[in-house]
Amino acid sequence: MSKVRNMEEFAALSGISRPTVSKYFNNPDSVRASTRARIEAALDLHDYRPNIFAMNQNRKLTKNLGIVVPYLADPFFAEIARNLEQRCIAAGYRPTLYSAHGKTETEIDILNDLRMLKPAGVLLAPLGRTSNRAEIEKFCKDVPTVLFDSNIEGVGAAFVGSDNASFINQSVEYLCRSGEPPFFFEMETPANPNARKRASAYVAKMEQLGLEPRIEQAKGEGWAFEEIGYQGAVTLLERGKMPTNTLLCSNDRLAIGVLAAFYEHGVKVGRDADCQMRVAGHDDHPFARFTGPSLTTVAHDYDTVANRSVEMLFDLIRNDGRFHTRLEVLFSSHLVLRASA
Amino acid sequence: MSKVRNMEEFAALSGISRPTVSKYFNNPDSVRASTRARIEAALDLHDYRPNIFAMNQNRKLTKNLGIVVPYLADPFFAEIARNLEQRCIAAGYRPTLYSAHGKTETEIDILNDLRMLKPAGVLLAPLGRTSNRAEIEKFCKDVPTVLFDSNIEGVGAAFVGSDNASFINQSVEYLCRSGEPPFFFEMETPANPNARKRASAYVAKMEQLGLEPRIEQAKGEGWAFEEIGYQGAVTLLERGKMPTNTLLCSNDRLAIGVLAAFYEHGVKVGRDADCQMRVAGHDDHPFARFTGPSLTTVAHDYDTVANRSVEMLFDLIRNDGRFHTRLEVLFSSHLVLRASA
DNA sequence: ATAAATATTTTACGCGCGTAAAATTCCAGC
DNA sequence: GCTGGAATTTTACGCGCGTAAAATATTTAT
Repeated sequence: MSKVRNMEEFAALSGISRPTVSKYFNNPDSVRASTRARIEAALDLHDYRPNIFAMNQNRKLTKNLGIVVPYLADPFFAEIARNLEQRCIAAGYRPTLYSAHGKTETEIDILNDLRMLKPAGVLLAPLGRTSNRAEIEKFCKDVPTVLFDSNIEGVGAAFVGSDNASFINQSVEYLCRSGEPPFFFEMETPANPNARKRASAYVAKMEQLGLEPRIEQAKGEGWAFEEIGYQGAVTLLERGKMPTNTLLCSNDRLAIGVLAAFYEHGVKVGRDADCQMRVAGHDDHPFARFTGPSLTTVAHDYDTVANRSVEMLFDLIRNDGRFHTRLEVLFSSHLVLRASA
Repeated sequence: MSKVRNMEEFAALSGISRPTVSKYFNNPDSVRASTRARIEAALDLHDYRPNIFAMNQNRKLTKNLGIVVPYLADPFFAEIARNLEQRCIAAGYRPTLYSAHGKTETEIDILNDLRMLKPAGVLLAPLGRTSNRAEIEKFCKDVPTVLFDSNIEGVGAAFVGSDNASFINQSVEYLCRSGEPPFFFEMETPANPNARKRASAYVAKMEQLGLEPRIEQAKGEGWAFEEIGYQGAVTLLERGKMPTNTLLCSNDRLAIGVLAAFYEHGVKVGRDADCQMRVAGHDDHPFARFTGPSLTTVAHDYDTVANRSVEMLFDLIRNDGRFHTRLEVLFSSHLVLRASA
């Protein structure tokens, strides 16, 4: 396994002209079978890998991909990012993972950085409300981009996400038929647009059932959802009376905070006779199984969303980075029954 | 803000020769003040950014850095990675974040990928026991690398981590003086070397206190620590008798699983009179505040470890990638008293 | 079998920038 | 004002590879 300096040298060793070797590395099937065989024979004899910088310099479209999430310290995004990353690698691309860390500025910085990498495409889960819409729009004009998780209307070539109405229908329906109707617990000013859609889906569903919707909002901004849920629940407890004995959280991380507050204040949660409250969430957060009590929630189909997102991006790339009309794909969810409700 | 194709064109527009402009971008202080002023004047007139691929092609040492963690879906690593990333960017580097996703193969793939990027340095938190030591050693010979979190003896130019003995001393001491001495709860075959060090530190500390050390091991491999902790605790409960009423977990993620199992089985955890068990952990996991009950643990000094790690790497880079002797820096920890013990 | 059509390889050039060596400018100090 | 040497700038070349166009080999149709 001798080291080879460059493609020139490797081409000489394999008895093929350099440009043909270049073609091979760009797409092994684009050279004659006999040529390919000779190259591959030389390849496991003379450990050589093309210089990635020289490769990307002249290529109009690289094999680079960007995966951008709003907050990587949230295991939900970490998990989906892992999924996406692996699928991209399997398809022969070089994904780079970025987190905006919840900051508008950082999100823009990432997109500017990404631009320099001439990526073939980008999978972007935007911050949402706090995103700089103009900047993202501009970026999407230059780089083929599929949005996921958070939709920004009209931005990007496509959106792949979960159907918030489906989430809410599942949770509200279950909670209503198994006990008191739920009141909805959310952040006052959520960054993520799904939160808003869930709230209105909740109202719609309750009205459809002929029930009065009730919403309680927790104060606080940012991405420390557990803390916000905790504080919000403490406020509710201090106020004394709950709208109903069933609390439906906009998402699981809020619910985790709520459960912590209830535990601390001796409020028994669950569906047993001696329980004072029921609590449910949405998303099926990786830790939702391990709360006390374990959290009843509604689950994304991680795999399907991840799979469809990358497939959508590959379609987009094959289609020269443009779709005739912006596509939206929404996936439905399934109830995960645990102890908390 | 007109677009400029390349450095040649930009140099012409600013009235400076291209190589001088190149020097400027490499280090703004390396050109005469008057020259610098002219370049910067042109810079905010003619939106230009050097092509990153062309830049890195000929440079012997790039401004790229690698940050590699074993498992990004673990919020502990997500949090520390964020810290490291921001510090690197602040210092003018371009860090790229990688996760081995708990897999030996992936870790090697990452290092091979990293090699192509000609990074100035790498911050590596290895998988630990399941790492391919030979491969990592080879990588560290070629690329200036600082290990963090998990030490691999003799590998890399330096190691920055936490002092496991300090962790154990704090927890054991506190638990002993506030109630029954703890038994130690750990995974049977932990990947992370800190686990082993904590176990032996536990034994040493107990013996020093004249107490009999007792260790219980949970079966299971991989990175699903909560699940392993949960199952381990269920096994303990089924067996019936606990060594003592105080369970000290090797890390918080195991403890989260244990707390879930105890909750489910109606075992009351905490230090109140009516509690049957006390549970404590190590690491101060981001979610440890929100367990039921909230988890007493021992905290890393995230900031200090992150800061020292990058400083160590920058020292290493300034020192041409070599230290005379391999350095090890360990930071001590502080007890975080919560409700569980 | 042979000419036309097609697939494949080669020739030739350039991408955008780093960097050594040469040329120039600069700033004392006299 | 002049000279020497350091600081700075310019000249000149090459990095490793992509890719259009030209040359060649291969296949197809007659």
